[in-house]
Order: sequence, then structure tokens, then C-alpha cells
Amino acid sequence: MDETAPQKGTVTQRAIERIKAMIAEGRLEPGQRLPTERDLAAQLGMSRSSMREAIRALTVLGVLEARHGSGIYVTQLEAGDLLETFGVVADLSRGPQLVELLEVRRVLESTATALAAARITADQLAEVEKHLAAMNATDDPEEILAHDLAFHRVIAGAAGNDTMAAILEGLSSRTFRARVWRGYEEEGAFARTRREHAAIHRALVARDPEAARAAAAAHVGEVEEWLRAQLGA
Amino acid sequence: MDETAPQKGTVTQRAIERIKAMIAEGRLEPGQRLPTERDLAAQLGMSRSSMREAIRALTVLGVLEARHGSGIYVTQLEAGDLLETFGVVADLSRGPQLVELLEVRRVLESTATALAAARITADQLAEVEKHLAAMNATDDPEEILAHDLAFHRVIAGAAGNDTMAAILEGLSSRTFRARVWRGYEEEGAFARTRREHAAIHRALVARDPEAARAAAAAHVGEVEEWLRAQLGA
DNA sequence: ATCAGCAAGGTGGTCGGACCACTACCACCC
DNA sequence: GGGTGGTAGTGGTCCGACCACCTTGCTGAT
Repeated sequence: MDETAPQKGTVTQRAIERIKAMIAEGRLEPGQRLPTERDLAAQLGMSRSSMREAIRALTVLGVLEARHGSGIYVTQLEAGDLLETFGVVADLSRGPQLVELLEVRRVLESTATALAAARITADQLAEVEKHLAAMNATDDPEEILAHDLAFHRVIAGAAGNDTMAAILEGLSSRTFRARVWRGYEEEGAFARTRREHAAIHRALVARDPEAARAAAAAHVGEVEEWLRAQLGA
Repeated sequence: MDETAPQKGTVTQRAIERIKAMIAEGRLEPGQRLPTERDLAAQLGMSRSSMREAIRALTVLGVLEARHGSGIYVTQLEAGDLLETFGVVADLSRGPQLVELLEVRRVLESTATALAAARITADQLAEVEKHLAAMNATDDPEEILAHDLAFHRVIAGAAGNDTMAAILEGLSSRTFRARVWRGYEEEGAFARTRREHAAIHRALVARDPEAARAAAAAHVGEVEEWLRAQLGA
């Protein structure tokens, strides 16, 4: 049955690898229900405690989903499921690493915006305009931030690459933006932000990918430069 | 002390959030040692089992590091630590999602290669050439793949953005490349790959960022197109 | 005084069992 | 037929014990 236990690493770590392998090999399909914790532990010859730690780890990674009273299921393994952990990176990064993260976001956001200029539908464009208008209609920083996030989220969604959208979502997580925003607003940056968003919107309406790419890159680049200056000071 | 337990979500989930918050707020510095599992569990008013699941989850995320017999420590929270989980995404993605992942890689890899063209040092360039030569000197697919990975790794490192390099590392994880490689080689793609790598190298030597960007984008784009065709067939 | 070697305490790792909270399902009653 | 209750089964939590490993500091010979 089992060939001379490999004995490498902790028992829990082995269980994580085993389950991951089962999914990678297709023995577990997305959405499928796993055996119970007790059965799984017995199958792999370990205690339920260790198996639970493995399951918890894979749950946090977005690979598994535990439903109390029902069972354990494989997620759909879509971009949103697996890349949710990306937000943790943004939340815990500091100093120079934030600039690097912002640089990655600039590259991806500009590409996504360019793609969106070519592919965005009328409905999506209307939604973009809704958030743009809402953003200009209020002075509440909290609300502005929310519509700012939604503005970019709709655009990223219109680009047609869910994986890229999911990464950008993580790179723009609430705490990340809030941290940078705190000081950014105190420099009359709101007016500039509104101008930049308007420029992005114009490029989308004109269906001009290159203009959209430039506008998005400049938009993120502004924040990037500001943050870089902050760190140097 | 504790203000009317929030009682939202599972106990373990709460513990994960609490520890993450401690780090985000700076109460736990990178490299610092945490209290023992037993103490932590007592402090947060939960069992050791639940606390262990929380710690295991954060360990898998690359936030904490447990050293048997010594204690639990916060990692350096560098790009490499936190983005290791990115490899899981690549390993478990399939079908259309692989194409999306490759599209993200094309965007980042071309940018990184362009940056490298401007910033690469003589030593790094020599290392690039070493892997290029080694790649051309053998016909063993396994060895070619290894040098291929190293080739791009050195370039990504020379770009000066560790975060971007770490993401690209995950996007090029062993199993991911191996899976795509399997069928890719059977079409005389090796010769083409060598030509493309040579083109990237020439652009680096010429310190021509735009040429480097184009060469890298074309290189990844080739694989991307091939994979897209495979899925359609 | 120096240092190799050993011993004890502390730490994470594993195990087994017990009980709770919740869900799904089905037989039952109106 | 449609609620209604119960019941078995699931994940969630807790406890206590023991093991494997590291760290520390003492011991003792050199």
C-alpha cells in the first residue's frame, strides 16, 4: 500500500503536499468534496490534528474551502480564489518594498487599462462613468477611495484577464491604499487624481489603447513618485 | 483587558488576523521571536490547537517561520518570503488560466528585461552568457530547462525590483514550465527558443531597453500563442 | 583558564480522545 | 403535500500527554 514512508519534513507539510498533488494530478476536481478530516487522517496515517493544520493551511491559500457541518471542498481554483492571499503581501510590505509593489502595479494597471480601451463594453463604460461621477460629487475621503477602487476594478475587469484583475485587486487592497492615501491627500492631490481619472476615462471613450496606457501609467506613477520622495525625506 | 470578544468567524481565523495586525502595526518586527504557542494561546484566550492552526497558516503564507525546539519567528517579510505562495497558483492553474498567467508573465518579463538592459552589471551579464552558452551546449531537455530558468532569473534580478523578480520566479516554477515544455519541445521549438534567447542577450549587450522589451515579449508570446492554440485544438 | 561533553529545561511537533456547533437528510405528523 | 422534528454526520474547539529537537549552562578533564 504505502511504500516505506518518505519521512521528510513535518507530517503536516507532507499532508499539504499530498493534497496539492492530488489536485494537480486531477484526482480531485474543482468543487469536489473531500473525504472527512477523520478519513483523510486515517488514509495518510496521521492524527486528525495534523490533518486539520494541513487543511487549514490550504484553506488560507484559497485551495480548499471548509463548510462547517457539511464537509471540505476544493475551490473552483479560479484567479480570485488563489490570489486572495496576494493582499497579505501588500498589507505587510513597508518602505522600499511598497515602491516596488507600486511599480508592479503601474506595469499591470497600464496594460490592463490599454486592453480595456479596446475591449470595454457600453455597460462597463457606463459603470466606470458612474464611479467617476460619484468620486467627483463628494469630499469624503472614505467614499472617494471606495469609488476610486471600484473605478479601477471595473476597468481591470473589462481587460478580459481575470488573473491580472485578481492581482491588481490584491495590489489595491483596502489597507494598502488607505495607508498611502493618508498623507497623499494633504497635498491637494485630490484635484490631480480627478484630472488623471478623467484622462483615463477619455482614453477609454476614444478607444485609444496607447492613450489609456499612458494615462494609467502616469496615474500610478504619480503616487509612486510621491511615495519614493516620502521615503527619501 | 480584552473588550467583549468580537465573536466573528472561527477562533483560528481571529487569531490569524490578530497576529497579522500585530505585525502590520509594528508591534512585531521582522526577525523577532514570538511568545511560545502556549503563551500566545493563553493571551488570546484559546486552545493551543487553534493557535497552532493559525501559526501553521501564517507559516505557509511566508509570514512566520517555526524552528523546532527554538521558537516562532517573524520572517524578514521580503518579497521572496511572501511571494513564495505564488508558485502554488501556477501549479494549480489549468487551461485558459494558464494563458492568462502567461500573459501576466509576458508583461512583467518584458518590463524586467527592459529595465535590466539599462541596469545590468558586467558580472551579471557574464552570468547570463554562461547560462546561454550552457543552454546551447547540451540537448538534455532537463538541463536546458534549468539554464533557461536561470537565464531569466539573472535578468529579473538585474532589473532591480526584487518584488517583480519574486513574482516572475513563481510564474516560472518548475512544474509550471515542465508541463508546458513537455509538448512544446516536440515541434522544433528548441531552435527557436535559442534564437530568442540570443536576441534578448544582444539587446542586453547593446543596452537597448526597447529592443530588450520587444525580444522578451516575443519570447514569452511565442509560448503563449502555442499554448493558446493547444487549448483551441 | 579553556573547552569538549553532557544533562536539563524549554520549545515546537504529534497524537488521541472528548465535546460542541452546525448542516443535511429523512421519517413523521398535520 | 408540506412543514416539522429528530438524528446522524461533519467541521470547530478544547484538553492533556508525550515525543523530537534546540538551547543553555554546568561539569569535568585538560
